[in-house]
Amino acid sequence: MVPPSPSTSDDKSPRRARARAILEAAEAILVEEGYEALSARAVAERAGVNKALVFYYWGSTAELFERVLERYYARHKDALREAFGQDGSLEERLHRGLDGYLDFMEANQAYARLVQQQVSTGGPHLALVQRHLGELLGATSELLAALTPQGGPLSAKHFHLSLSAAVINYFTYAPVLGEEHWGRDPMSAEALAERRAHLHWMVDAWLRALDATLPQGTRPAPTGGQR
Amino acid sequence: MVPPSPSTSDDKSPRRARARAILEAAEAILVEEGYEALSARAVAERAGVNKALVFYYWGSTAELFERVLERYYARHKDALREAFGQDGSLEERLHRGLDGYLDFMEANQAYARLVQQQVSTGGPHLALVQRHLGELLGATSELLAALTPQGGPLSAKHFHLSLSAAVINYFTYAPVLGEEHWGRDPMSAEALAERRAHLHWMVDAWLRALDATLPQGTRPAPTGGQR
DNA sequence: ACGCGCTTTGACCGATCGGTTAATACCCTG
DNA sequence: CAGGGTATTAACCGATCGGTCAAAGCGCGT
Repeated sequence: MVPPSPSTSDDKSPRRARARAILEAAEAILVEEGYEALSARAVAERAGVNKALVFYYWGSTAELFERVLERYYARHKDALREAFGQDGSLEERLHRGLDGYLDFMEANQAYARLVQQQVSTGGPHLALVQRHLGELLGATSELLAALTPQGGPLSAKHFHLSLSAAVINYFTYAPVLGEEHWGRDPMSAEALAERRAHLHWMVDAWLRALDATLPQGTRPAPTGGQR
Repeated sequence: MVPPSPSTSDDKSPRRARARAILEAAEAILVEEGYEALSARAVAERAGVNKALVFYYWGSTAELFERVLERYYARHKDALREAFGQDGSLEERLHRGLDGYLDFMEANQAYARLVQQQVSTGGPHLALVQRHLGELLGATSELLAALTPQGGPLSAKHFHLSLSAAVINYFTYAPVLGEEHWGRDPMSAEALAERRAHLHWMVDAWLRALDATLPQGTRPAPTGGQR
């Protein structure tokens, strides 16, 4: 027996190939059938491999799932970094960041479901999700610091939560509403473009309202409530 | 053996008492431990009752869950109806509706988790959730018809989705972020009040931006995109 | 006291789960 | 060819799940 060592990423090639095949099978199942369909047996069958190999290479199904989820988070952060990193005014970068976010979500529709599912079930992988959610919140809060007060109802974290909610929940709720309630297939290119326009409009509305609400150009730091 | 008939609500009292006790036990488990902890055995144990009685009175655990969920939906709709039904300008009623929504969510924090969990897992009760989500969407869309265009990115359904996302996801995501990432206990009275203020501010920002975007007082009906 | 119908019980079923293990196949090196 | 580490396999384990069932308890009218 050998130390499973699924973490080190540069092993001998045949070993890594098998391990990767199993990981890919797991991701495919998550994408197509969701979290509850992810069983060691299902993964093994999909990868064309004996069930025991799943444990041999990955130790447990939980580990396997977390690796898939971490790949998603890594890709997500890359996408945001790239979209945000361009030059331009903060407003422009904000809109570009939103576009990058949406591009990523459109391309990885399972991601929203998986995260939201862990969050809403208090699943066994909450700690991992919590860590990444915290990182994302911290990063955007830093970027918005120039626009919003540091505390109170107009602080960056509220906008982060509201915007990401409006993004994520489209991908989780709209498909459930479906064509009959939403009016058309929510995942069609036209519907996605319409949603994108809505979110950009919303961001603009926020920016304008922030300008109107906060007196001078830079942020004051009110702690008290609004309204 | 007798027809289980869990639906009829006015039976003999001893029978209903037992059935209710089981239902309450199920709800308690859902509130305290979540959906995956809802097993026939757990319910029976909690209700102090033989496991077979769960099936005798409710037919299946699925039925039991749906009854609990439907009670939540009924209460939710009552709360919204009452909050919206007051007189006043549409804007005032909108803010009151938001307050009613938030009051309800604060008082029933399990509700958001249960719904979101069904949505994000594609759970076995999606059909029920879909029906109620559709009803809620239809109702608010009707109310907003006077303020928003009938189609496109500023149509009522987009605002419904964005607002409910911003409300619901606070109750599902903020607790996961926790005190360490959110800055203080997100479910404390002060944090809840701050979130409430944020959402009211957001609605106001939307209303002002809608006024600025749409030329005359009443709605035009553009179909095309924005931005 | 009897019987009848509703209620309650514990034992049981088959399926599925994650995970283990001991035996075997494979392959490369000496 | 021999040996040793790696990879792979089938069989097995205990736990849990939803659900069923036949028997037993029980209350009540006759």
